[in-house]
Amino acid sequence: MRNPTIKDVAERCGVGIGTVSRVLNNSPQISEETRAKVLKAIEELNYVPNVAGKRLSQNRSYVLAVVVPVIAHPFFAKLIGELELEADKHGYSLLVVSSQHRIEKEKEILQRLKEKQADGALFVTHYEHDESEFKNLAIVTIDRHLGEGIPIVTTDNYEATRKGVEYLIERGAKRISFLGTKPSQASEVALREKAYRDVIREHDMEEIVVNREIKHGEEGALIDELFGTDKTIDGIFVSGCILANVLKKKFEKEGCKVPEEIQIVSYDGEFFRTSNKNMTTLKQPIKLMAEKCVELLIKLINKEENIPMMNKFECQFVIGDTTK
Amino acid sequence: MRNPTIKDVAERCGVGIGTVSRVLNNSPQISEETRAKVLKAIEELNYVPNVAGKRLSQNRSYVLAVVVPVIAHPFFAKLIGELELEADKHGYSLLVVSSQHRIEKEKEILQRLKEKQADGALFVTHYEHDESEFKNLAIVTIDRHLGEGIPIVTTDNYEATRKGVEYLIERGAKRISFLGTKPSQASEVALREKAYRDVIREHDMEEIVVNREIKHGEEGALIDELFGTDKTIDGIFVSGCILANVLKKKFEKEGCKVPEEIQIVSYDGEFFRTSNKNMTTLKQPIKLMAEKCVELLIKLINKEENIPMMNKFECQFVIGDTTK
DNA sequence: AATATTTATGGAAACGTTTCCACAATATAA
DNA sequence: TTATATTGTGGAAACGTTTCCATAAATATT
Repeated sequence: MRNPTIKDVAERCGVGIGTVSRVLNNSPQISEETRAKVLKAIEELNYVPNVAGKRLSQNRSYVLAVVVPVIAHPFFAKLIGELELEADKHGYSLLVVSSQHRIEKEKEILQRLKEKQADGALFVTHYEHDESEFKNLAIVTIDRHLGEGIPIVTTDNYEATRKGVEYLIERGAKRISFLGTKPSQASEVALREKAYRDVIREHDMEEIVVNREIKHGEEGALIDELFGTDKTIDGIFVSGCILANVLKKKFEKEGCKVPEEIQIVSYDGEFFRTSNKNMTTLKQPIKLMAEKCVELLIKLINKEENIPMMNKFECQFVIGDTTK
Repeated sequence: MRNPTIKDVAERCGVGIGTVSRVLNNSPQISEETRAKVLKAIEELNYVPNVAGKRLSQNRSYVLAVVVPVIAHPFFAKLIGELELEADKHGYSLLVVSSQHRIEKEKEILQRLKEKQADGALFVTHYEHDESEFKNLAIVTIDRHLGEGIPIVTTDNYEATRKGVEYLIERGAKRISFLGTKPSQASEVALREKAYRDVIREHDMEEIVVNREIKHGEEGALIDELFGTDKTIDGIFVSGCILANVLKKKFEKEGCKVPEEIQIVSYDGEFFRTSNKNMTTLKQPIKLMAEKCVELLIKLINKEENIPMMNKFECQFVIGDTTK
């Protein structure tokens, strides 16, 4: 049995379909009398508007998409959670897509945008895309420069890292290394290594950097590489939460004393804090960032003017138990 | 400038719109010659089909929804990740919604289903709903009986818990308690307490149960309650990953020796395993469960017959470092 | 050669909205 | 009283697909 449509409602209460539509959309120019009549018919028929029709006629889906490499990851899961709340506040639903670190899947997602499956998308990506692929699409990114006219939401990577490395020095670390998974040149995250190098140089210390692209799950190899090089490190700045935790686990297992023998400061290290030791960390304000992403996307969708292209948030420096 | 439509493509290569549609949908009864001609025009015009039209005419959205209490939670995030992969395999997108433990939001989501925003939904809910609310909707649940005709995907809660408690006994625990956050009566999770009680009774031991409904974040209070009661407990069966980790953290902080003084077995305790001590755990096969959920949803959407209502998966018993 | 079947195609109708234009009824101004 | 706004309403057209029916052309069957 067919679901009732706007036409059924109109017939039922003897008004035109335009009138029903206006009632549904809270148009002001409707007499109270008519409104009541229409609402009654809607109630009686158990009418529910069908979004497919709405979307077609308005050329809007009221859906935002978010594209992340993987979903089951503490940072991304938190981000998705905040995005959903914020999107919902603005009347949008959230479509979640994982690229699985595969560029073809990222391209597929662009296709979906063109098909109008979503009105806009937050792209958290690592790959190079041709700028023309994004033409006329409402896209926002996190940490990455994707192209002209694509706003970026990020943190004060340079300043925050400086703060972290300086803190290690302040707490007495003498040989401090940088541990990361190399981001693309277009990523704001690349500033972390630069900040580290700058601080170390300013203090005439030795730069010890292990910053290499790896696959998910290969973090251990990176850490081995670091300690293969040098056994006398007494401070580590870690760039990224997964890496931070693999590192921490390794230390706990091998009995290396943190913070007595090695101190650690990490970007994004606030996750897994249900463990016994909290990481000293530069915490990204994920909620604020998510709010900004949604705000920017909606502005782009509405073709507003003067949308800010660089949206930088300050990290919170949280002192935990991995520094003296 | 308007996006090209199927009509533009048709005109461009001098065929009918039906023909273009058939090419797009890989209909077999199209001559190679025509197909080539149409594909060429699609290419030249940079034509991308618009899903809104498709959805309207087919009355299908090719979207599945998943409703969880919160997104940033290890179990749910993992579940969402697996669902997305599986949905994608079948040509569906995944809409993610969080109910925030609020029943009104769950109702809103039912509304969205009726609006055809999604073709079906996986409901991971705690609330009682009137069975009629689900009428004619393609809905699947995890762990919960929601009503007649709504398939449930779950694990062998009873058998798995028995195994866990029996293992504690086998490893020498004498005073074993059950710690959980009380599920609704309609939840399969309720069988865990039953299994615990059965095993304890069979061994003529004392039943020590703290199983109470709490808000997210109040896990500590529950644990205090347990130890307020009794200081001589030497084994705990924990039902749920968040609880397991709060407990573990507490023990680590307070210097209580695990497993020497207290042994722990947990349902869902495999998360946060990047910490130094792995939990002895009954691990739910989330990937298999997600696959089954998608399979069931698609069957429901296609109105297949003989859809299995109870879909029970076996947990994997993983021995970690929290038992002797 | 006549007829029946198969294959390929065109295009109208349908899907359920919104929106625009037209118009009637009423209120306001002259 | 007449002219002019204002308000509320009806309904056609448009949005971009799919699908069904009709039909033409090609092929097979008698």
